[in-house]
Amino acid sequence: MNIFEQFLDKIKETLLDLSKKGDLILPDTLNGITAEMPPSKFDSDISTNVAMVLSKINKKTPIDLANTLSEKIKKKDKLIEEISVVKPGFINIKFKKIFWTNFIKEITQKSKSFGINTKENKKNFLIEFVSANPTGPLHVGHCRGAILGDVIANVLLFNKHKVTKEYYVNDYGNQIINFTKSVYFRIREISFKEPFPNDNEDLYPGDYLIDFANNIINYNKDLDFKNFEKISEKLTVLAIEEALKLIKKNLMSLGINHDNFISEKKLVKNQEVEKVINFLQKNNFVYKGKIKAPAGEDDDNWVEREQLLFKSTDFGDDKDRALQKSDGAWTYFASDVAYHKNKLDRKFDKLINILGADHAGYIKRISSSVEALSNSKDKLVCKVSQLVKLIKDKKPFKMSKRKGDYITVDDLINEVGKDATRFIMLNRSSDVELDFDFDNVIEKSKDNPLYYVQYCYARIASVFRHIEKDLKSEIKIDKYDFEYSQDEINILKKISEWPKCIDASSNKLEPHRIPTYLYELASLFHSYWNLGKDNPDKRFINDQKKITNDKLILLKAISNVIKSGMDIVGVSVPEKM
RNA sequence: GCGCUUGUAGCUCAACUGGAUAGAGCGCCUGACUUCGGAUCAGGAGGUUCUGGGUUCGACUCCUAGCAGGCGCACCA
Repeated sequence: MNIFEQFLDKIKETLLDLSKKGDLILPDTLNGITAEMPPSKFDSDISTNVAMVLSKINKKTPIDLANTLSEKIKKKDKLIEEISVVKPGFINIKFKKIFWTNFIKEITQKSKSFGINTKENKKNFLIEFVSANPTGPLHVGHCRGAILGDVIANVLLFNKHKVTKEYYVNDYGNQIINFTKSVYFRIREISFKEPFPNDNEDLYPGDYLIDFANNIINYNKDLDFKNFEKISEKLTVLAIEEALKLIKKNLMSLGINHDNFISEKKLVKNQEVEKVINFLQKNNFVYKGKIKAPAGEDDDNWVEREQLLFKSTDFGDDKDRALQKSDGAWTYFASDVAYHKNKLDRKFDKLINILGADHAGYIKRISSSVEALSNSKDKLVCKVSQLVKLIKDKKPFKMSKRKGDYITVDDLINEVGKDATRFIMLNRSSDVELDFDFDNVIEKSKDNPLYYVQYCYARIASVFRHIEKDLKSEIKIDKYDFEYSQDEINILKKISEWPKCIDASSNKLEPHRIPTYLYELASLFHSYWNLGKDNPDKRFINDQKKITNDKLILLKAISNVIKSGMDIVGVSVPEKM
């Protein structure tokens, strides 16, 4: 039930009628024509720009055209109370009050599907997100992308698309070797009292490795930890298992669960890298060559070497990219290409990658490879989540992995909680750096938009408690024989924008619109609530502890939207706070 | 040096794929609790949307040239 879409369809019908009669010239596409909510200062409900879009081709001024069109539009729709033309050529429509009564009837009868776009074709998405290296716990830096990915998945699912959530496990390469060594030294530290080599820059110093080591020792009594060479392979597996266990625990505490974990090592073992490179070679996207040092960089340390390269420059990248290291091992990029081939083979309509800002430079090359493999430019969408600037004691807090001086997801959940973390991290567009003020978020105050929205729901729940009704169950009303006041219509107008919010969040992969929307809706509700202070007629419950149907159903509609929005964001809506 | 990205009120940010007189919160000023929950509300002050050009009926949004911040720039994933 998208009233803007419905209205737009009616307008387009009118336009087609007129053009058939020869009274109007239409361009090839009607895409530029929109129906929107007019700014609040206008006393009208819906507005369209048709006249301005069509004025030129019809050689009329927008105002003139708007005047003739508005007459035709009004004739077609009995629910229009008033139609007006406003400079520079907008047509503004005000509906009769009965329109809004019909509207709320419709959305409460189909409350489960309200907001869903029923017109578009449903797709099958694969979304890859987090994919942090399996070498330690998740920290704040991973958090934003994790939540972004999860909520994008939720929005798409809400909109009835198919979604597979995937985590790519980078369990291959040098860092895994170093990681395994680090665990090994911790084991020696525990079992043989040998000090951990703190001066070795390649090793991972974090304390959590002690836990890993202890677990591995306890569960593998049969292993001989004296000789690294002998057990290194087994130890690698065990160490990665430990890390993944921890990561999954962190994700769970954020309310995130992936459908698949795909192992890089397995892809390499199954020769998928060779296969994809053969494929690229056949199609002339691979050659042996040298990469030049970037301009402006010190090329003193630059060693030119001949390597297997992927021609990403064919697709607009600034240099070709190495597939093979000098020791013959595949680069990270090579196995990632194989991974993306693997994704493509699974026949998704669309691939989404969520990346951190520090990996943004990587997008060009991976999208180049997907283009080469699929012959399609828009198969893959990469979404970057910008940095989170932590602020503690009013000062920026710098994390340092080496010093072990960083905030983990565990810290965050313990201090801030899942709900606030999710809501705040999502509240801003992912393109913008986010200030995460620790002290502010912890404080349960009005500064925190999460509580503002939750409070709205709790207030409605409180009304339902007073009248001894269950907020969660459906409400049946026999007769919709009432009309809403302007205050109430304003809320209904906001509710009518919910499908638009879902559409935009889902199409543009910008879920931050949802918290913003929920805040606005909550704000209208709180205003409405406070009207009851001065005017007892505006209270929901009268002296006899009764509520009228119009108010009952309005509260239900508001709470429904708040609830589905908060479900998508992945935070709770308590009935008492 | 190159690429990506951001620049909107004192601060943190919105602005519905180009719409109308650019909106919120915080902070500042003034007010509202014998009351369905004050974690709330009403009102006030606060703007050359970084700058210069361009596209058009119309630009915070698109193009272009700059300026400023962030991120990245070979066998580390």
